[in-house]
Amino acid sequence: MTFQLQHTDPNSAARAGRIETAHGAIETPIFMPVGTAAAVKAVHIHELEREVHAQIILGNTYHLYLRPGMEVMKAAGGLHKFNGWERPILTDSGGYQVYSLAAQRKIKEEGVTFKSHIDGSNHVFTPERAIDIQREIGADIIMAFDECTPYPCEYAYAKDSMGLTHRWLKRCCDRFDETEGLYGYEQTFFPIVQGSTYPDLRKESAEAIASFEREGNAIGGLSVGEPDEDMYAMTELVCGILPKEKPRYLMGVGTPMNILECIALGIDMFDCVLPTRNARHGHLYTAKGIINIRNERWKNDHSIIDPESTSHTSRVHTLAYLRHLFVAGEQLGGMIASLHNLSFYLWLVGEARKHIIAGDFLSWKEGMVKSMATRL
RNA sequence: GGGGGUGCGCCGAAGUUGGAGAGACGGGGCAGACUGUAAAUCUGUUGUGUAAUGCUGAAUAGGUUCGAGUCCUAUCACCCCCA
Repeated sequence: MTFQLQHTDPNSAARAGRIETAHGAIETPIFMPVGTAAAVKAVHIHELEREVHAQIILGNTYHLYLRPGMEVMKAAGGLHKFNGWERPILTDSGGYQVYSLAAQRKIKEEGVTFKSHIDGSNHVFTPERAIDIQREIGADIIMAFDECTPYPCEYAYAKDSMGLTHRWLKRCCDRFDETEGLYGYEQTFFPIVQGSTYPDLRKESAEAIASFEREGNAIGGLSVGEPDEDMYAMTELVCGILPKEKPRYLMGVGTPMNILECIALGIDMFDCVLPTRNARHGHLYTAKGIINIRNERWKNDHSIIDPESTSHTSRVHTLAYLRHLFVAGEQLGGMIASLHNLSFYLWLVGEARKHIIAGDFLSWKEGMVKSMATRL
């Protein structure tokens, strides 16, 4: 993997760059649709390519390991072959499930024992195992196995957890460096900064992560319920420490507003379930504001969903039709809305990139943030 | 034409052997939440008025009773059986 820093914004920490992977290029800043279980929910890969213009998508180690399992994954020849997505893929390590499935797991120094949410069986995830599984999945970018801490988080716990994540990181790196990809192409590995909302811990963690000198770096443990100001403060602090010449990935963020603010702080890569999950729940993001398509006010609004959308679907169908699909419980509603939201997210980061290159990013961002936050 | 049954909330439905219903539960409606996805899920609300106690309400009209959605009479509507 290579990263080329192409432009830096003179008025903020925003940058435009280009990542090259074995499965093609990614222009940053970028948003990566989440495809946890080998599918971006309700969106076909043809639509991801042709309408959303996604450049890279995610998969999830924990979920793919449990189902379909690595036997199937290896027999398929890796995730790219399995789901048909030929562009770059990034996998989360299962570190987020340490947080989201906290009720079903036990953490020890060696690793985490998960009680499967599918059948209750026990599975031990060590840092080494998380790397092995991601080798088997064949993701272009694989993530360190970490503990994503909750919010709020006691200082003592956050400090201990950060220490554990750092020790696990060493083990991840060692395993990664002593193994190779199974399918004949190069994979790369990103470590993850933790430290909850404590500046001193974030500083310590960012310095520790930077010292591993991997090809890119990630920030985890944010967007777990903390106020936006805390998220921004931690992101700014960490971006000031992580090397400029390597991509920075802010995990799990966020709303369109969060993304623009964090681009301004120096983040290059984002992923989040909001555009797809909220789409299935009738929540649409547009440049003019937020639409809850189930609301009665759209019942007889026969205007186009979003005439400016890069998605053909959003330029063809009307708000009244989309509302009808949701009210009627038709699955097509969630599909159209998912396509719309992802198209908007990719359009948004694409515009951000253009404005960074043009030199007017900050003023453009201010207008967009205000406009997008409006409830229509 | 004769006999029997049913009738309250937007809909379906529970329950009250005459003793305080704004009334379980389900659906529908309306609204909210969701941030490295156990989520096409979850939550709230759904007669009316208020700061609050309230007010109105069990097909319609009467009656019996201290007290009726519950008993009686008539009317209306719907369902079933017989002719």
